Amino acid sequence: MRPLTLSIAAVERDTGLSKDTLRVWERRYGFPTPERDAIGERAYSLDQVEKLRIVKRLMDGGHRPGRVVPLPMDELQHLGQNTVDAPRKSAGAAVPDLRGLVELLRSHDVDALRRHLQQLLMRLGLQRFVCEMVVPFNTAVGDAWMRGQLEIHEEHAYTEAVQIVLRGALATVPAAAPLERPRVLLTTFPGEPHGLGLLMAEAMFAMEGARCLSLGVQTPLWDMVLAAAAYRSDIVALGFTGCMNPNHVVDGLTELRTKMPAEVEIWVGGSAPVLHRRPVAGVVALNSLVDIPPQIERWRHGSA
Amino acid sequence: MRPLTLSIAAVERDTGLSKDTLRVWERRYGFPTPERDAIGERAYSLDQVEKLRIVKRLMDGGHRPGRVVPLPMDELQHLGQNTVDAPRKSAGAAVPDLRGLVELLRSHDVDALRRHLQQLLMRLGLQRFVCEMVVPFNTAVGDAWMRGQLEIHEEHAYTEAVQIVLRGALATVPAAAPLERPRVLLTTFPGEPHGLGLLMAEAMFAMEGARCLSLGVQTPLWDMVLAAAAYRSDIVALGFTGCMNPNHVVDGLTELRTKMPAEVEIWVGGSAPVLHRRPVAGVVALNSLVDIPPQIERWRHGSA
DNA sequence: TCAATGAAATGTCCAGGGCAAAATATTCTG
DNA sequence: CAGAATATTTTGCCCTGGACATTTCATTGA
Repeated sequence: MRPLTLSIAAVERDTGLSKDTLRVWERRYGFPTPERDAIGERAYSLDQVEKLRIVKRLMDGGHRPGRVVPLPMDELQHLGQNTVDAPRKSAGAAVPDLRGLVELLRSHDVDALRRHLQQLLMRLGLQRFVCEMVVPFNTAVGDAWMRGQLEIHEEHAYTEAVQIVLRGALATVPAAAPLERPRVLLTTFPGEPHGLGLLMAEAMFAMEGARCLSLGVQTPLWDMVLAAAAYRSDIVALGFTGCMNPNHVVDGLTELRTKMPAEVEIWVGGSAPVLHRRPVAGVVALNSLVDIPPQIERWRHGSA
Repeated sequence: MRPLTLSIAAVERDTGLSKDTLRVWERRYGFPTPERDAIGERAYSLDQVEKLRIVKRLMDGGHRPGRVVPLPMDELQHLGQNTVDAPRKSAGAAVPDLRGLVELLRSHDVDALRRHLQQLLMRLGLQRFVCEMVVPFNTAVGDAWMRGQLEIHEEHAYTEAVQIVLRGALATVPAAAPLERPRVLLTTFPGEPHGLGLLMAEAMFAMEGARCLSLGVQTPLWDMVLAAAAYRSDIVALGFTGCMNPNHVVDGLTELRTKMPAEVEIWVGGSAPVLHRRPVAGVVALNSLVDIPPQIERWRHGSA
């Protein structure tokens, strides 16, 4: 019925760890330890793939493989909680009901989920909804998945619901006047498939009166340059999650900075730790979405 | 400034051809012919990457590498036109203004593009808009890109605009009653990142009164089974573009069919040629989106 | 004409060595 | 003892070249 093992290619797909990395981990750390199938090829057990996925997610959060790969599952799940420390509640910030959300997801009632999000949106307004609800929700859902409390499909359903609510909200924000500034181009690097953060950023930008143009995810570098010229963008805003190779991020940003005209600012944000560990000259790294309004303010001041 | 070459990893990312494939093509076909950088690693020129991208797109359309890799660029661009033959105009079908669309994209006027799509949607209704406009538009945009008439970022802007219009339309379709049947689960295989086709299918389903739940793209097989059970789905609808490895498609579908309860139908569609070349037992392959309404009809008949 | 058999085409896997860059540990200097 | 400079380890990726399963094409035979 359910196949007991996965091929190395399937594991690469499902975990984001390259075949080379999988083979070299096996050699160096003694994990994973795939069986071999009839023709001598690696066959990974579902358990090990599960652990690999968790390890990958921890690495995306900044852990190093040598430290986490040898650990047993329960310790890994423990690590996940420590990494994302509880959000320091700033005064006046709404307190998201994280446990309730996870429960809602587990009940598989998509309509209720969407209604709930919609309600929060209306109560808080778009910007606070994004910063005070969606952001902690995202990490809570990721954590719950890591602890085995949520299935992947429940995470997908969550992402889809948030996306629908955000897109609906964005559609109602009156379009900025054609000549409104700054003009912001939003996208991600090739290899970065997560578009939700982009949508959240777009919401923040749009509410500040910036004129947004999203290219969706995975735009080749050179096309960003062409697009910035074509749309006369003032700012190129890029989103990064941990799933991209840190070296590629830094190299790509450095390269993009040299290609892009100097008067176009490059803003980056997202959960990739490398953005703040190794800042790139001429690239503005935002710590969180709440930095967007003041940065817009700064831009408008500077370019006035 | 603009780097003259790309590493093999970058080429893999940008073309979708695996490192193994790139190396073996070099050995067997004498193309590509990357230079070597200071430390002896392959360094691909932008021209060759461009050709590789076109070759990949032709292969996605059913061509074989041995036949197309040795061809010069202009012949490849010629091939692209022949592949997608002019849509046979069925009686009463609206005639899409393909050339006008491409012009609109080249003008970089996103607002006009969106207005234009919105107008077509209103004139034709959602289903005809999807089948008679979006489908030919998609191929026209792909072809124009292959002929060098459109940049990638223009293609992205097009995709984003269509997505916004479709999502907006879907938001206005009254949700089917909770107990309405069939209940349809929409998603794609891991490795298939294109979600536009899914959205188009969702539009068709929703207009037939089916109850849709989209999980977005890239759901692991086993999670599809879990999700189908959790949401009590009657049909799992999957979208495939040519960018997936045909073997993985067939293997995955076979496996999914064995895992999924027999009473859940699996419907597949999309531009991947393999879907019709090697049909999988117990999987319904739709030739196009217009097949959805009659298939729904059939399902309702059969389950009544 | 159609089916069966042989040959070519094609993508992926494997092993294991090697290297550069990042991260970490250690030593040195003021 | 702080901080800078240097060594060491860690880590991911690339390379070569061989092998093989599977699909697709071509040829032969009924």
